Amino acid sequence: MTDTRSLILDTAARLFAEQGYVAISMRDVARAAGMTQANLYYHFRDKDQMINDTLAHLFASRIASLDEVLETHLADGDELERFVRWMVKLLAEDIVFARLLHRELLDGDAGRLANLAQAIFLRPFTLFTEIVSAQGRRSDPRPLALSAIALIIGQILVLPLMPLLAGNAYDVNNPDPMVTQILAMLRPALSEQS
Amino acid sequence: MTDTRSLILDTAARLFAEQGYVAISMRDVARAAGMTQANLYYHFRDKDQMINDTLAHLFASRIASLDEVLETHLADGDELERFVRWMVKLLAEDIVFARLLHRELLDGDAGRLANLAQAIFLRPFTLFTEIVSAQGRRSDPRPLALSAIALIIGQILVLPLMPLLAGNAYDVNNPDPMVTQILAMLRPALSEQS
DNA sequence: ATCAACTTAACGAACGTTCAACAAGTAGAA
DNA sequence: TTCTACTTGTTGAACGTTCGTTAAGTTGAT
Repeated sequence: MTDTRSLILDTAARLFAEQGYVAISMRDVARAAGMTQANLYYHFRDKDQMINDTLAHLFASRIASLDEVLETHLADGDELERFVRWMVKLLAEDIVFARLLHRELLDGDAGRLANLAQAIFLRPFTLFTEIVSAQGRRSDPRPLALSAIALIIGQILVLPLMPLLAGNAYDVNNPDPMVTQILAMLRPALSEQS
Repeated sequence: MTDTRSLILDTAARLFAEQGYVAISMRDVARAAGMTQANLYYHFRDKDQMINDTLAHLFASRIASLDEVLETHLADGDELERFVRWMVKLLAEDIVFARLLHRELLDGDAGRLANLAQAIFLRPFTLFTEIVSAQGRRSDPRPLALSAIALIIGQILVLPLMPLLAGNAYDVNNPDPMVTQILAMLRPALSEQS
């Protein structure tokens, strides 16, 4: 059954996100998925293959939600806000996705990083450069686009520090304050002419 | 010798930064430090203790450089630029520090995160809130301070994506363009009244 | 002769991986 | 329709290796 394969991939994604690829053994994945470790080798050549397939599976499913954003791309009002809200929600609500993304940024080899850039970041990056250019900025929009992505990813990464530093944390279930804060930084930078 | 202890800690920091705590065995550390794995247990109770001591050792030495920045705190010109440049240089030039910092943000338990916040982030965070407040802003400076830290950390984290997306990468040995880019985002946000 | 620093050698547990076996289904020939 | 051959998905048991850790012994300086 292709059912079993998906079950394994979802289980592995959850465990890998929590503890990392090295800390999670094939036995861990098998136990959490309710089967024997030997069966994993029926569905995947080895652990590396399983990791790669897990990432491909997860990233493909998550990036699909960007299509909905892109469909209404030129339609109504504030593209910037819609884009930021989509990306913040994606990262804040889907902790498995966010953590595996960070793990890849930290430990992915050149090939996996290239996949990541192409599968996940290329379209948001392009979208943002278009938004920036549409504001009438003359200079290269790409550093600003990367900064925007960096700001959003950074916000998610330092999230556990918030209650320790600022006293109050953002509510994961309500991304609005974080979106507002990020927009408050992006908008002035956008309208600056250089 | 206390020499050996430092050698172990520096070696462990390098290896842990590259591959992570789980992927690096006591044998790996011992071999790289030129001794037997058993000798590690003369200097550290177990692997967990060695990890904790490694982090404490590294973070203590790195945060010390902030003192130099703080000494000239109120002296001359642009505090914001000096602070950003210090933090970017710290993260961009010291890849071991930067990577272990990210690993802790990703995998550190509550206790280690509390240590991290206190040892590394509290003073830069406080410093930045003071800088923000000195600009005459009325609103809570803490979200902006956290965003600034998030922006800098995020920039470092997405650095390997730059050649894949923007075509050109920042030069690690010359942090000026990144500092300029970050300041270009921070300054307008700073002068905004909310 | 003592003690701090280090090595040699081993322990049991956990690791990734393999392989023969097996249950359940499917298809074709009788 | 029943027997046979074959495929698919899964298990139980084991393999060799590496893991963290420890006990006992060695070395060299004081």
